[in-house]
Amino acid sequence: MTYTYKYPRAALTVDCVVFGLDDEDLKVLLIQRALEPFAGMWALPGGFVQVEETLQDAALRELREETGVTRVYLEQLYTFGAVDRDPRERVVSVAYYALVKMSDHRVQAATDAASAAWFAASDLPSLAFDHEEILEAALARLKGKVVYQPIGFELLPRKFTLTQLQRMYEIILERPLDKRNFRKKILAMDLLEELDEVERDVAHRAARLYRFDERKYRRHVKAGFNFQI
Amino acid sequence: MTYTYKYPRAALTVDCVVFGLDDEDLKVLLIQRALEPFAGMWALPGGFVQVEETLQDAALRELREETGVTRVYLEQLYTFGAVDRDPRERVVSVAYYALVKMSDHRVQAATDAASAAWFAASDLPSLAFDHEEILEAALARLKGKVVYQPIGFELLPRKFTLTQLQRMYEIILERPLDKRNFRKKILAMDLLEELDEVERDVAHRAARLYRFDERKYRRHVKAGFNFQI
DNA sequence: CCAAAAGTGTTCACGGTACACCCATGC
DNA sequence: GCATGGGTGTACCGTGAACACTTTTGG
Repeated sequence: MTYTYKYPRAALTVDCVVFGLDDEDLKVLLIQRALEPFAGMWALPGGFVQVEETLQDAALRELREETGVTRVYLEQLYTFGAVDRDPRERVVSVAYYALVKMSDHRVQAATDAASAAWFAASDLPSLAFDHEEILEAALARLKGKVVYQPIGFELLPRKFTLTQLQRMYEIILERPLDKRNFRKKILAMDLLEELDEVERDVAHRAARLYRFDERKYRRHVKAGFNFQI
Repeated sequence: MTYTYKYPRAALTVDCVVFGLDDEDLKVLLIQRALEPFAGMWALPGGFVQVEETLQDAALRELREETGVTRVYLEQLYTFGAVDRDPRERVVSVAYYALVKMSDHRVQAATDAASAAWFAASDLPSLAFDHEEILEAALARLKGKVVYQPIGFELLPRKFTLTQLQRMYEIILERPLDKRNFRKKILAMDLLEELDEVERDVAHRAARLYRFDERKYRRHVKAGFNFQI
């Protein structure tokens, strides 16, 4: 079965920049390509958009198929359309970025990916296609957006300490934050629910755990509140 | 001549939200469709991406062909991929928004547009396809971006008064600004070149003219400066 | 008791905001 | 001379930034 058109058509793909966080680094999930072109090279997970699925659905499907990642925050980033970005033929790619709670996910390679692995965003291998450019754009977007939208919580476990929260911002923004000022500010926003629970298994005083309260946030937004780190 | 593929492919288009400004309103440039579907309806200028041109080139070409608009600030907005957004078949559209100096341009309808005209952004006709959604997104982007990037100058003539500049922000942001504070702030940024020239043909004291100094702006950015209204 | 991180307040400087009158010009 | 917008300064307040010590806990 084939499909015929009057004019030539570009192929359409999605690519996903998946961010995760551990104690030291912002991480990016890459797959090792099993097929040509660029077989053996690291690349962003992604693939062809089917003709009866939305772009976002395609991105979620590819993530699931290639890495096993499912519950994520997903946002469209930019569409890359350089004429020669794919050596085979004209391919336009709609890039997304995703934020995942790394602690929740064990990634698994699948289908057309030889393997999937996390890399520190500050120490990446060279990538197939124009994926380095896409990654740059995703990093810039994340850095820009994390300070005025409460998306950073998507990278943390549901229950977290204020130190973990501060560390997340320090890692993403690549600058130190003042502990007392940070706590004052974040608590003054009244977005966190203080839990009756503390860290476990630490070799020092255990820190209080908090949870981001989405409903509170939405109520404050309606009242004109603006999140700001 | 036809083109045949193994899997069905979505068609790829670009659509442009073109913003202009006059004394009272933010304007949007629309075309009246000459062809089905939605013949006779108002729509965003746009059309199919050719297989050997970039997305931005396609946007510029369609703008030129359909409206005669040429020198513009153009930025990619978002890619719209709902499965049924075009009644004919699957069409994915990469939306751009443009800022033009309305005083410089006389728009002209052309090719497959029956006519082209400016509409106040606050009083638009209903639009073909999902173009109302695209326009919403463009307005939101413009409002969000104009306060932290000096893109508003693209809507004004090269030489402008501080009152015109303030008015532009008031119109886009839909809120009044304090005259003295606005002037203090904008002049303190040291981005404007004060010209030895004043308004002409006004029935009152003529205002000083200024010009945005792009080179100064770039130098300040390198030194860590952040534009902010 | 020692190591490690949790937790907590105050002071100061700066920038944002509010606000009203005189001036220049064209008709 | 009058109508119209051009142009200017000051006082107050709130927010951001700098900064160090005590407490708790596990080993």
